Amino acid sequence: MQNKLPAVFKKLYAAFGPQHWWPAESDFEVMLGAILTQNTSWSNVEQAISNLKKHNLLDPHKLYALPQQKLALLIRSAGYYNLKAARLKCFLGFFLNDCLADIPGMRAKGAGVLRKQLLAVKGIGPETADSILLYALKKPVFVVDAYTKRILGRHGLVSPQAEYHQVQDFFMRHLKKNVKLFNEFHALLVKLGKDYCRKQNPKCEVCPLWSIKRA
DNA sequence: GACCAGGCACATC
DNA sequence: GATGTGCATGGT
Repeated sequence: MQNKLPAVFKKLYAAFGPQHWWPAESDFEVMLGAILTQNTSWSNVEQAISNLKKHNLLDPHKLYALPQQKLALLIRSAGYYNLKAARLKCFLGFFLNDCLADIPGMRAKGAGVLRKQLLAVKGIGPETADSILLYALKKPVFVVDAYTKRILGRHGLVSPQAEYHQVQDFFMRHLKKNVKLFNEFHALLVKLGKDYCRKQNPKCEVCPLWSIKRA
């Protein structure tokens, strides 16, 4: 199949402009947000993060020292709060003990090695790992989420049943490996998904990609 | 009140 | 390997 991805990116960027992702004040905050946003709308995550900030707890050592039940209540607004408190604790253990909270040091490792290590942390799956790799550690890894799959499936670019790594491969094969491009492209896909490609009630007839589907 | 959101782990077949 | 289920709040 002909490579339509550059045209897709162009249309999305023309329609929506830069998305300024990931919305966070630090790379550590990106990592927390990546876990908190699992199957959850970002507005709920924002409340949880601002709650942590309000209590001056946006710090790996302080969070790791905090009893899990207290952490759970602080991130309540993000949903699945007991589960996510446990997942954050697992990640913090990895971040502090295995990585020594050294983000430049993590960045010096290869993306493949890091991805494997992240996936070994309980509660971190492919999307969360890749979000951390791309948005916090600036590695050229494409993030695939529910919107990305749905949009590409509906537009016939991948099979609707395609698995995570197949969709990811599709992007990585057809695009230059570029952090800025991967960052903006994924953010634009989420923007498109929110505005035009909801599960039910999609607005296909006014979707900026409609002409590409028909082409 | 129903539906959905920037997933993941685990059980069962 | 595929499919189903629990986890939970807040916005529309």
